[in-house]
Amino acid sequence: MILEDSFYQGKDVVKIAKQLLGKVLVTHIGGIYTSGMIVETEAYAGAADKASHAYNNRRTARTEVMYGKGGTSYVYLCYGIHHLFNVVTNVQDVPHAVLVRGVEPLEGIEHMLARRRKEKLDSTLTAGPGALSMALGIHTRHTGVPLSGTEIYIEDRGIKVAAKNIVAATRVGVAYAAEDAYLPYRFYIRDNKYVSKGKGL
DNA sequence: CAAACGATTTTCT
DNA sequence: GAAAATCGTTTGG
Repeated sequence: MILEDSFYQGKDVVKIAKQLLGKVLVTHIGGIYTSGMIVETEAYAGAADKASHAYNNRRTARTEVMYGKGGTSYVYLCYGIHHLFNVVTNVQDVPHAVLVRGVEPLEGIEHMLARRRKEKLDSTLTAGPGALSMALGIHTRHTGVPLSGTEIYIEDRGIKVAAKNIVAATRVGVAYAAEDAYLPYRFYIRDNKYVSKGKGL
């Protein structure tokens, strides 16, 4: 089943980040259907989190979408090259989000290979936030689209991830966030090949 | 209006 | 292991 708004609008972004592991991210963009199981996420806790773009309730045109209700997408261009896909959570005016850092390819693998200009399936196809966005066809133009719509959505296919196989770690690439860089806000499925190689602290 | 800077990935040494 | 690639957003003059 497709996750409904109520799933995203829970108050605890860290819990939602954990619950997204094992769910299936589906895109239907440009007439091409691709999907992958989420294996790695990071929580960004809005106003209280120095690593978040919305730290201290900073509002800019770019971050405005995070202040909307949970269940929409926030796609951010990083380093001028990489499109990073986030899920907006919580209710209106609370700018929480979950970054999807890794998925395991399920359907449309040939299309993902074409988008990534690769010949063979390997763990680099969708491991890492920039890589999976390119593979799934996610672009900054998709920022603000509802996850209950037709272009991008997340399904629960009944995949269960045992608590002992969920690893908590520090987030990647957020050293600038000072003490908040040490928060255990990164979650991934133990021993999965499609978890990014990025290092925490 | 100009300048600096990334929630990264790839490539070259 | 180190460095480049590359551009929208944000900040400062």
